[in-house]
Amino acid sequence: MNRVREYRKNRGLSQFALAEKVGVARQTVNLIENGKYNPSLKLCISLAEELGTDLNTLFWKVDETK
Amino acid sequence: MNRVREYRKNRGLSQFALAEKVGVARQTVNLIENGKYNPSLKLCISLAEELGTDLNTLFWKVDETK
DNA sequence: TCCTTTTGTCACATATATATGTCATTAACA
DNA sequence: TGTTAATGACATATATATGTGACAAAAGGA
Repeated sequence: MNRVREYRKNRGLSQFALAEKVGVARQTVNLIENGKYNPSLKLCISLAEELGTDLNTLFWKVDETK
Repeated sequence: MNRVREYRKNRGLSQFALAEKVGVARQTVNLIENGKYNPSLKLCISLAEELGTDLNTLFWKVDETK
């Protein structure tokens, strides 16, 4: 689905802390991590920057078997 | 801003043709190419797949000086 | 010239991303 | 035990992405 949770945990951030850093509500991060919806490009870019990675790593053809 | 127009033209597609392929309205492609809004992740992925490229290439830190 | 395609733009409608407030559950820790 | 932090989930409201229909301007080909 995506690797937001994985990268967030690697940075020791809670959903709330990450949400604050990228300027959205905690529920928004929760729903994205659980694949319940489809974030905007701007938010994807903010998440990638805040997590020290890039769009492809977080969202491009994530290998679900890992 | 992004490189959708560049990749679309390289493939010889009109905005309408690309819009049909990814299942959105022509106006949506037009607005994205002109940076007038902020597409959803799913649409970004569809565009990247249809244009034979990936998220980072189309949308990540595009060098405007080119 | 004329005809067609492409592009930019407008107004209006609809779907959905996101916010806000709240509650329940679990884990960690005093 | 009790308390706090973290997470998942719900209802409702708002902002905005996207659709639809239309028009004008520019470019290319007959």
